[in-house]
Amino acid sequence: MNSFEQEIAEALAATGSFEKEAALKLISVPPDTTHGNFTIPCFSLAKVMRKAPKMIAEDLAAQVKLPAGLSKVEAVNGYLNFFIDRGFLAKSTLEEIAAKGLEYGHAAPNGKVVCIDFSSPNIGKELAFHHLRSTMIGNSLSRIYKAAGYKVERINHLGDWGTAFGKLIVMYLREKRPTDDATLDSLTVKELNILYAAFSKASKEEPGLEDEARAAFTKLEQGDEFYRKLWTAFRAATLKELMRIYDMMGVGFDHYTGESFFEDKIPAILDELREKNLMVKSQDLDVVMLDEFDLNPCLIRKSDGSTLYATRDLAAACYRKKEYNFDKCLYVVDLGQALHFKQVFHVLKKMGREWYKDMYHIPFGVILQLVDGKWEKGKTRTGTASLLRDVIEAAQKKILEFIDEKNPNLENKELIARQIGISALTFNDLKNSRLKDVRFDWDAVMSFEGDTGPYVQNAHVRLCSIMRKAGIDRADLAAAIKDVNFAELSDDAAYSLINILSKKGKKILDAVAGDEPSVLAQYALEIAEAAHKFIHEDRVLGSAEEKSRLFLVQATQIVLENVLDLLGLFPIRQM
RNA sequence: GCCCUUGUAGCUCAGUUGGAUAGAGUGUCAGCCUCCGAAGUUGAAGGUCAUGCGUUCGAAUCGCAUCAAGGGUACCA
Repeated sequence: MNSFEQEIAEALAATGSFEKEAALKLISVPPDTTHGNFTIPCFSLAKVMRKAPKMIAEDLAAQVKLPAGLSKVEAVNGYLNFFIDRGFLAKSTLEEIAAKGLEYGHAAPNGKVVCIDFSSPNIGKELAFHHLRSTMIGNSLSRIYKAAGYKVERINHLGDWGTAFGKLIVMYLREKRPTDDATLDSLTVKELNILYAAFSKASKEEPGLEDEARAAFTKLEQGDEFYRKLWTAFRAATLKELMRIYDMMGVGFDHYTGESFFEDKIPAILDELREKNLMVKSQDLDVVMLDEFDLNPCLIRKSDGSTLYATRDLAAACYRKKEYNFDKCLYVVDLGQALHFKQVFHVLKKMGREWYKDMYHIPFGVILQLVDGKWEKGKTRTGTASLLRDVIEAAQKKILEFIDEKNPNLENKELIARQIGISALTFNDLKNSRLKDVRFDWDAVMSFEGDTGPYVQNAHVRLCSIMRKAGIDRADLAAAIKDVNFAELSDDAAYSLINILSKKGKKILDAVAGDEPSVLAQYALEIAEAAHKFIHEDRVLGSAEEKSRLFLVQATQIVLENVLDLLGLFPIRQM
């Protein structure tokens, strides 16, 4: 892909009209392929060359010597359009896919490290549907960065420390729950969640309860043994359920270093802030002033001396830099916390950590749910948020009905139904720009036609089905290429599919550049649509072009499988 | 008040560094299974790109202003 642009630029430079670098900058991709594969708009050249753009394009078209692999150059309305030879594109693209397989379009290792902090749910609460966003965006980004050549450290910064535990402890003791080992061992998140909601309700009537919770957390932070024991039980109960769900979704982490992990690393941070005279008293708390950046002060310690979110994030950032020596550190956290991260990054700057500029908040919009006829943010606390496992179960059930109707003899249909369901939810989350709020419309999410996960999976399944009937496997790819006649893959349906496949590498880089999995989700849709069209229009099995077309089916399958994998979707083979 | 994000077809959204006739899906209407999976495919209809001004040969895209929605803004995370 890149080399085409290089060669066009060189050929243009050879006409003597302008420099290669300038030509390279002008090359762009036309909106549709009827205008070719590359184009040079000549309008900006008009002033320098003192000619009408139309004339410039026509003159260049006449002068330029067409590089190998290009079939045509033409001047249209001031645009100079280049067309790639279909057979050449088929050959170069498919040969590379045959050689690289699943890793076609991936970049070579670049020696860089990226830390990605994602999911990071709060302990003591059930995973709500909106936690899917950070989890799935982060999961996909970590796969995409790896494909782009990075070493990735996937970090789950569990919310396992803070006032929330004060609340749980207060409520647990207030309700006089048993605190023997056996009871604590068998605690479930469900119970904790109810406790949490009960606290919210009670604190509305008793304002003093919040203070009580804060005091309980302070006691926990100071090392009270009994409180520690309760905290450990709460944490273990939540983690058990979390792992079950991550496992089901195919999400993994390299580190579960939650907030509590940084507890003993905080004093050093406080000392440093004090030594550098950055920490001041304001309204009875310790803060770092950020006036010079037009930001509110960053709160470091509460009036009772206990720590805050920002304090622990500072310790975590310094720890990560020391431990992983990252080139980039990403925080996949919702948009509402933009100010918090800005503050933390600027405190690091004031501390003289030059790497503060490698820290990125990757924000995303919230999931809105219909509550009493209005779209609002679901809250675990008030019980308006749908629980992730409920949503997954509902999706699975609905898809199972679908399978029973269409393909009742499918083996493992419960598992496959769940995988399709999870993929549908994931895709719904990833297909749009991350900053957009997602309206969780049950009907839209549970419909499996059009721009959905199942649409993409269905394309993959159909490709696999043809391969199964032909008795071939993905592993035959490298050997099968020698039987391909590339000229047989130059009809519109085959060509446009190949053209899309050839863009995989660029799409991965685009997704990394914008930290945007939706780039690849949209790309998956493009592949699926072109694949559906190809097998609809070009009969594969039994045709005169069977070997060539079968190879394109295999190549498409392997590209699609990897794109699905990069998105964190299950590339299932039957449905 | 200040700050951040969003505004494109009835609905949900794409639209790359400014470039050719602003594209999909969904919904509505009309077609396509004796043929590799119809969870598919072909077509029709549907637009003041929130509004105004500006920059430019050229603006959905860049700048300024206004409007609307959502979020944040000192002891939650």
